Amino acid sequence: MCFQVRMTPHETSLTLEKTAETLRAAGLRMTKKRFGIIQALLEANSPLSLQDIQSRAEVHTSLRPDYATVFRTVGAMEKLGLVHKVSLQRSCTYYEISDPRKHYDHLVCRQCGQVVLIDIPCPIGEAEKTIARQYGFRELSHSLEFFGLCSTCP
Amino acid sequence: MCFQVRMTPHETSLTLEKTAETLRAAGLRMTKKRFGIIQALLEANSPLSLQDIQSRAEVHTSLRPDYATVFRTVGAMEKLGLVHKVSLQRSCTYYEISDPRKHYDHLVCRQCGQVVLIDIPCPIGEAEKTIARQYGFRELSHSLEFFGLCSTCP
DNA sequence: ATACATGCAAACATTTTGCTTTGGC
DNA sequence: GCCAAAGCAAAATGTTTGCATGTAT
Repeated sequence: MCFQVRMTPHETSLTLEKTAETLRAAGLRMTKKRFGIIQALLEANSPLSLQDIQSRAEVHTSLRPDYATVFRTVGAMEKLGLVHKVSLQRSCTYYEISDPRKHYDHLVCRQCGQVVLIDIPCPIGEAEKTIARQYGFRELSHSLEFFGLCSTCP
Repeated sequence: MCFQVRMTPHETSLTLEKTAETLRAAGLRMTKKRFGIIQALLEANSPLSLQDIQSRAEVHTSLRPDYATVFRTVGAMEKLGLVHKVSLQRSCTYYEISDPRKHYDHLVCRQCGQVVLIDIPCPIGEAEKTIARQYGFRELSHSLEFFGLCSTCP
């Protein structure tokens, strides 16, 4: 059972066209099902489980993609760097569109599950470079989640 | 299949006694199996899966706790704040002892799986307070993982 | 002696795969 | 028409639970 994620606004600057273009460039075909999946991801305000994506894709295209289709499509998109996993420390994995111009740090309420995207100047950017140098790692990325209790929860 | 985690040194300052004390104070009984589980966690240099804990507990006590026992014991310890989950973005959950005096940020090689514990002054501490104020959240904690390619991987 | 802890095995949830059919190009 | 994508259903994996038995207190 996947926890239902509540949302907080966040505008999207990646377009359906651009994303589709990347997929095509990689030799993947654009289908109605994939359009729905991509739209679901583009319009999400917080990370989505595969089930979430499946339901929302249906809203967009009136076609419900099979769960395996969502799984494979999202997997392919992940390989292309178009989406990334987000760990909300729950029983299933969540995904989010990767817009290279943005940061994806989250603030999660331990009580109600609300997820807030913290799209502020990243406090990590500098540390990341230092760490890369210090430990000899390359191509660093990070995943940062804050957990706490939101103002409306006890 | 749980990915095998390689390790990097990290001294432990929590003791078996102290941990056992906390468990007893919570009304839990100290058994040989639990000693092994706690020792496995205390001596780990990086996050352990439940299977890892099971195997290492056996090394310590010559008694192999059942997987369900490890599951329940670690779960109980988590509720008491003695351990916490670590998301290495793999198929299973990893756990780590929670020493309140330490930070638990990790650096993970995407290629070989090596996990390095970055036990340096936390780059987040300040941001955490700001975020708490700004979003009205309380009791914040965070989980920070860096992913990259280590010096020995292509 | 009494509860709590354990082991065993089954139930569950989620992820992943194989294979046939459908549909984009 | 060809080959990738989708659907269906089964397998695989990891997590969680129920219950009878063992054991710390």
